[in-house]
Amino acid sequence: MRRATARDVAETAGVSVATVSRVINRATGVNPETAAKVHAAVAELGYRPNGVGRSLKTASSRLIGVLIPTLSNPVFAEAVDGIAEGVADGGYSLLFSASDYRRDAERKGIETLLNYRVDGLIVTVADAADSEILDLLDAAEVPYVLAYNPAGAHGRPTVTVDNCAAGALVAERLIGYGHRRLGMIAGRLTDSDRARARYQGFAAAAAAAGLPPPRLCEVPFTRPALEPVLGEIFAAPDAPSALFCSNDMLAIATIGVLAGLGISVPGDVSIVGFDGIAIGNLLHPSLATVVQPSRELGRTAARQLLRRLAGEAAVAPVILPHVLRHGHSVGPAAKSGRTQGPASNSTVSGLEIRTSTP
Amino acid sequence: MRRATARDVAETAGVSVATVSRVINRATGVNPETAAKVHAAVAELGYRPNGVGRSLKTASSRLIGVLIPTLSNPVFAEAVDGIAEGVADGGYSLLFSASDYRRDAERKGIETLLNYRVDGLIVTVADAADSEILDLLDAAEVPYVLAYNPAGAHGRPTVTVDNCAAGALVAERLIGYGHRRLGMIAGRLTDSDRARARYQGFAAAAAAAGLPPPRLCEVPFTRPALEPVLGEIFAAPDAPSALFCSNDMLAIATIGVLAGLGISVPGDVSIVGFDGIAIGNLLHPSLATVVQPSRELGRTAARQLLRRLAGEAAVAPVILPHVLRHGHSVGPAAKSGRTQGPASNSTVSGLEIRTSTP
DNA sequence: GTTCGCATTGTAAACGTTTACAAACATCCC
DNA sequence: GGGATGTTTGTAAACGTTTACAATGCGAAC
Repeated sequence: MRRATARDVAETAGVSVATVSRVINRATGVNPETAAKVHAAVAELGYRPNGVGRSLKTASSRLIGVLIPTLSNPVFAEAVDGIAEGVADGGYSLLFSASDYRRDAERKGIETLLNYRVDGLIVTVADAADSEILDLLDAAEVPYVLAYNPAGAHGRPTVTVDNCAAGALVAERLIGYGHRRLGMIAGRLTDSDRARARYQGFAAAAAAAGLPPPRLCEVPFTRPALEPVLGEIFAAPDAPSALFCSNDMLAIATIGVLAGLGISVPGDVSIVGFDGIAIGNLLHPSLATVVQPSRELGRTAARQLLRRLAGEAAVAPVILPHVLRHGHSVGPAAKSGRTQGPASNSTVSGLEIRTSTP
Repeated sequence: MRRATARDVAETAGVSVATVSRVINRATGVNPETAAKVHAAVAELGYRPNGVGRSLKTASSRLIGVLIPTLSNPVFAEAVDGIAEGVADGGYSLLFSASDYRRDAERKGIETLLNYRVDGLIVTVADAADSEILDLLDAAEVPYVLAYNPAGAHGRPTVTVDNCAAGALVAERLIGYGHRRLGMIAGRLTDSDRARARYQGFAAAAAAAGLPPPRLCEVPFTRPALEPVLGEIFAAPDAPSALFCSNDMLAIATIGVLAGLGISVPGDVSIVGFDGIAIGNLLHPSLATVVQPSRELGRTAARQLLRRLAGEAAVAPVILPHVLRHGHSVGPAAKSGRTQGPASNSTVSGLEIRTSTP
């Protein structure tokens, strides 16, 4: 059964398609009786305006494109939920694409979204400071708002937290607990400007306290093989007594692997995560972490984009507040070093350990 | 700067729009030299075919609509990730909508998706056996595949697990551990046919073992106030020694609230969840749960829908295997009852406790 | 030289809307 | 009555594609 069109409605109601359109959109300037006839025809035929035709004519799809790394990390899932909530208020819908942290998929996703002529975009890219797709968007003059990515030198519109300050806050807190050997486990810094900023702040605060640059260990975002990495780290005699993980998923996985290695948290090593995903404080030990308001962040990004679409000029970057949530994964540094494991110095192949800020 | 159209490309390349279209779509039947000229023009102008125009003409949007309750529950977030993966293979994109478990929002979401003329839908509804929107979809003959919802009497196309069998499995396992006072905490059964099926299986297995129907306690899906509910349940002398929670989020929250009430898991009460969200076995105690393969479920739903769109007649429902994952939230029933709390019989207002299957 | 077939290209009509413009008509004021 | 004004409606042209059909040109077969 073919779908009814405005033309069908017009014939049924005995009016022209123009009148139908007027009734559907804003009932102003049309005789109430005529409107009633049209409404009756609409109901009779089960007419549903074709958004594609409308989009073509109005040159506005009322679609917002969303590109994020993955929904498997609750921090993004919640943000998208927030975005969906935010754009719905403006009558927009969400066209969704996931990049899985891969730049080629980012590119492909954006192209697809642009093909659909989205009115605007909310994206989290690997690195806003070096992103071919953002340049593409700037060139094409497609309105967008970043989520989570720092604004960078371009001052791009974004909604995020102060990752650098948050990283520093973590270091200070750990140092306050007496820790002096700090380390960080992060997704590849080239794949995440957030992780980079967090490490920067973390390292800066360490330096300010007269500590050496924290050891940095990068792992892939997807399926990081933490066991060899952590095994290597904690085989050394000067293993860190506190580990900052660049996100909560990584922190939770780290705690799990450490347990398997017989290393206790926070007895042997303290762990701090980042994101504040809901599940974190249901864990045992509860996860100390920097909480960023993900749902709110998504909602705000949506709101900013809608303002932009409503005609406001370039919208300014927004920095939302973060808070350091206490959790039992952090404890005071042990007086002496950890009970010694085998002091192996062999490098585990495939992992990358750096000791300076990149 | 106005976006280039096929017409612009045609003029630049010195050909007709028809030729441009032919080159863009399938380069067959067009002179290689002409094609080269067109490609050059495309590159020069940064041409990007307008999907809206294409959709209008071809009467196919290459869009799949997705409607799920919320992305805040990882079980759905992962499924959507799987769906995105699955539809991408067929060159489709995802139009997303969340219902927040509300029927009015379900309805509104579907209408929006239909307005965009999605080619097909993947949806999780509150209750497939009584869903006005599914009737709507059937009437409109829009291809869809359910996710998580049981096929029901209509034999609707779906991808799910055998919730009833899984519920029974949970009961049998708990009974095997010596538990004889069983209870279930669930989202409102009218809002979730899955929860209903799980309870049915659970109750049936209990009956088969000669036990009374497990006490059922329904709570809202969003922000369930578990504290008064659990307080009430465990104030009674015959409080259950094992609790089956209709999903993992609820189970995790329950464990948290119980800890606050001074009730130990699994010492005083065993807990089993449902879904098998990744975080579950990182908890302490690790969560015993029925694992359903969410990502795979999403991927399969996508595949089924694509087959349907590719012309296959009605696709059959798919039942994926579930597995009962062991976890430390389950232990043997204590020999005697739990150390007695104050035996209050007062009903906490606003909560609903039933003792029979609805 | 015709005729035929084939490869390549162009012409033009859709697809379902919105909207500028015009038309028709009633109302009002002089 | 005659214009001016206002309200309501219709006509038709877009929007950017795809595609049926026609047209063109060319080499081969007769």
